Amino acid sequence: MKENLTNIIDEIIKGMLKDAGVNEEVTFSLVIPEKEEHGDFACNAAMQLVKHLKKNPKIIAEDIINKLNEKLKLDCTIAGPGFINIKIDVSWYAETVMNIINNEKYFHNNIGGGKKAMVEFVSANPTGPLHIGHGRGAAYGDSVARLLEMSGYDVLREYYVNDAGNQMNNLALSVYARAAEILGKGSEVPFPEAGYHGDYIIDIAKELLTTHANILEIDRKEALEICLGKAVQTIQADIDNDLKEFRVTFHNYFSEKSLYKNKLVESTLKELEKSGKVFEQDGALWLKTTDMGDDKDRVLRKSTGEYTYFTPDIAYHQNKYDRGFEYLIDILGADHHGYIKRMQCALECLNHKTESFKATLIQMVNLIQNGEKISMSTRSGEFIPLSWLINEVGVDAARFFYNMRSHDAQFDFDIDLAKSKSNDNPVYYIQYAHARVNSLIENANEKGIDYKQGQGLEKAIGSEEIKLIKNMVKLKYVIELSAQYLEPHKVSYHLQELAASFHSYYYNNKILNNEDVDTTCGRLTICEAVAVTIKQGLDILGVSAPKRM
RNA sequence: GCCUCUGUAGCUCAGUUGGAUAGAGCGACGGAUUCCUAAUCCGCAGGUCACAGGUUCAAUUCCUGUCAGGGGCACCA
Repeated sequence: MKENLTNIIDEIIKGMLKDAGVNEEVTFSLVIPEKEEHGDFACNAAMQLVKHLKKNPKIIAEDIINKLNEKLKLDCTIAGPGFINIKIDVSWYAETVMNIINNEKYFHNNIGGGKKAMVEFVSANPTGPLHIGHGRGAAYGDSVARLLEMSGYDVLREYYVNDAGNQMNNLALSVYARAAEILGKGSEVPFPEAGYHGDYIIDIAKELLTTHANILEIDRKEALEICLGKAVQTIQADIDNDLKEFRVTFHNYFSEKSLYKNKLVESTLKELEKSGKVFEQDGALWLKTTDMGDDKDRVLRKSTGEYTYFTPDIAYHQNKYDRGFEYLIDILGADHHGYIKRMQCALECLNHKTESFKATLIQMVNLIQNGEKISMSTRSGEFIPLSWLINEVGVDAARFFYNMRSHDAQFDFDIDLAKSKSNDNPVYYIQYAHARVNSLIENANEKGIDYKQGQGLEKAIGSEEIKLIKNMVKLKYVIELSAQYLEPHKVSYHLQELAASFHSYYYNNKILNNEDVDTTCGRLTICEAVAVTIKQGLDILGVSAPKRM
């Protein structure tokens, strides 16, 4: 319906511009207004035309309405500075309700047009368990992927495993040193300065000693290799476990090592050189990113001959393009801030369109308990693990809370609120609305009401029902916007609104009524549509929709 | 110093990417349960949209500057 109207108005406008001899594109919006008295749809086209037609917007609006009425019988009024408010017939609402229930893809859209998109997220180094910062990235990334899937993108979720480089040496050394400590020879093997201090390293060392008690006696290089293997295997398994519990899945894990194995770093470097932006200075190899707006040039290969982390990362992104992806999304921690610009520069050098690469920064998470911040720091080993949070508040609350706020704002996660099983907690508020519908239907059966879906629907639709249905329809557009701007928190906000209007409707209207089966069926059908809508929305957020609470 | 995010009700935050009288939750205050789940609902109070300019039919939204807070800055990853 909205698409239909948009197209028709678009044609009318084009005609008007043509008549006036103006050769320009004019965009306008057609929205479902917040306020009931503003009609079912509102259009700002008249105001957009003011500049080009040089007429009073109200006169233009009248003109548009006349032309609109030639094609469709609609109830249009002019309001405010020149808005056109349009009222729709009840039958459209009835159709919509049935559509929501029966058409699984009602809330889908096709802004992706089948494009191959990759969402790369979490990508935590296998040097320690996931912490609450990763949790936010995981919840966000997973929901973004789901949004894109609903929006006609062909989505692949990928986890980039940094299993090469210096941090791996540190990890191996950390385990080695802890093993030595356990064996009482800690003084012979000092703990590395940049080592990992968390207790999990000690656990890994203990576990290692059960199979390799002689670790200190074998060749050091070989021993470190064993330590590393054990550590990565254990930690990655832990990470996978946490993610699984958090309902986050990946299609692919991409190993940094494989880049070297397949000589992708070298070949990418060669490609980069073709751009003419690569130069040598002080024995190191640089990329002239300042030519493209970066504030300093970046090193590709250190004077020691080693690559910086930057170069394999470029190769990795090149590889994404090579695999046929047309839309790359990186979800990164806020500390990667400087990284985005230089990656954009590098990809520009490789002749990729800037709009094909989007990097989103996830801002920090503070945990609040008893009104106070719990601090976290990876370096000191005092981070708060994601698994702890999940245990504490549950997956539903954790995932919902993470996506309750915009990703680019720092977020205070109130543990007490997330845990509370009360009306303060927005997760339960929404889930409760879903459960209520289910109990209504069960009660109808018990009361012996012969519920036929769709029966009496038009009869049941009054102004309160219309408000509810509008809120359902709106989710479709919220999803489209959320996908476009990668902002799943819009969905969580809208679900709260929808739940609120349902609770209010429920309280103010007796839905089950043996005396009037028609209206009862109609209302139940609408309620069912509400449940479907809420479930679709919760799915995006990775939150369950219980039938009973 | 440079980059970046943020500044909206007492608190935590939305605000459909420039639209109509700026919204919600919590908190405060006052109400609703012989009736489908009170994990609910209804009412009321609460605002210089940090500040100053600019762009235009229209600015909380875009631009410039100022102030305040968070995060970042490497031949680290």
